[in-house]
Amino acid sequence: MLDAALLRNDLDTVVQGLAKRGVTFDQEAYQGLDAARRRVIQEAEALKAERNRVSDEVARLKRAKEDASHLIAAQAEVGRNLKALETAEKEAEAAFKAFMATLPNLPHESVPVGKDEHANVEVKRWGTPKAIEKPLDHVDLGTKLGILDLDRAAKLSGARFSILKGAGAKLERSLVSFMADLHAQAGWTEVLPPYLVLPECMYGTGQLPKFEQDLFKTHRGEDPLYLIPTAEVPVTNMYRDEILPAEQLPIRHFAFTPCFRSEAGSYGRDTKGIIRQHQFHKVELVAFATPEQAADELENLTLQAERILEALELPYRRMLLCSGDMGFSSRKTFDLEVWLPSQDTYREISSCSWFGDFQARRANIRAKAAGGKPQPLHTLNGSGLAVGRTWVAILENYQQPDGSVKVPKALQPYMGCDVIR
RNA sequence: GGAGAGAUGGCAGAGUGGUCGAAUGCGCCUGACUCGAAAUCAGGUGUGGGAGUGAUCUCACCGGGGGUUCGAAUCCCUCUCUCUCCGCCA
Repeated sequence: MLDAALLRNDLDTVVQGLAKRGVTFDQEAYQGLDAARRRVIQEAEALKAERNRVSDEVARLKRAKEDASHLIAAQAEVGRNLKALETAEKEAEAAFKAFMATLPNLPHESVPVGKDEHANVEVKRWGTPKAIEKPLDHVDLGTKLGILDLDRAAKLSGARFSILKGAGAKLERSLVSFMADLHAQAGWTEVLPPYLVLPECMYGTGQLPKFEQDLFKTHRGEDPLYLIPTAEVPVTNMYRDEILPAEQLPIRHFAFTPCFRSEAGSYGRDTKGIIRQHQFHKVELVAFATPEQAADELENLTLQAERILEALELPYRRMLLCSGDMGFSSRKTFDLEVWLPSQDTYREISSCSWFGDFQARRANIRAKAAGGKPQPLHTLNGSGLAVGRTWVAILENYQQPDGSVKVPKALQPYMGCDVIR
């Protein structure tokens, strides 16, 4: 949620910021909703003030044992009027809020302006892809090794699910443990949250109301419950409706969770293999910072994700996303892309974002310095890393001519072997 | 699944229809005392919205929603959550 005060005081900044995303701001609709809202609030308040005055007068008279029946009779009418006004007030507030909730975050000034991923900027490249002759992709490698079974997975759950077996299953678990250990050693605090959350949580981080079609939805009794698309949702919402002492910031959490995505609208993309699944594992980094700390914290968080790739000796590059390619809630995003020999290109394996106070405003997460006023804090998060895609990257980058796969040194203690064959 | 008890400010905890945004204690801030500190004393100390250049005025908030009433923290309905006991269960 954008700051309502910013819209009121500096609408140009908002209009220009949204334009960078290719979003046209409907000024007429905004001004109409805002004016209607304020008008009805003032009307209702004036009437309530009047009612309160008369009620106080009734109380005074009754205490003095005097007759107040004429006031009481006159007030009955006011009560009826007020009921209608309060309904109008709620509707006006809801309409205004609904409008605000559809506006994406404004890009940070350092974000390049562009329409789509072609305008993203490479800011860093690490490692050199090994020369592999006629590289196999992870599906061929995994299937031949007997550690990946997509056909039977389809039998269980349809497309975009997978079964890992033997060393494949162990590789997934090893990666999770390895990543978690590395983050814990760096001082991040592990969290193991629920995988089903209330709609409020999805609203807080920005998935709702706009992106319901991307979510898996279930229910408990009559009440809706959503499967998390990322640990960002439960971990960020841990502090919803709270005021944290500013001295505690930055707060750094990481969480290993499954992620569930309907992938609506991506039917043609990445249909082969396990790059794009309805269910996958992710170790997620989530940080809460003061506005002053936030820019450095984005760098810190991104570096933490990069450490995993470097420890696994996987070549990657860091991309600064342009305004048109960023997620709805993001103010600035770095994507980490890992080298995939079979595709002869880099593919996204992590996305590290700084949300400014956009999520904190929606989720009502604030920080208060001693003697200061509560202010929305800044939230950040990033994958550290997407486990399934790391699994893919290891198979493809560490493949050997005989179809076996070497185990990265850092992972050998977890795997208990140095090669998968 | 059954029975019962609860939810009040940063915390603890009063308040069962009007002078209650809410006693009291703790915590925190300011001042006095002191060379300084502790102790003591005095004062202050919630959040959000609306109007106004401003001092300020005003509205809402006692778990959520609805109702009764001139007036609700207080009465009624409903939901959620927490705790205790019984049953079931990974």
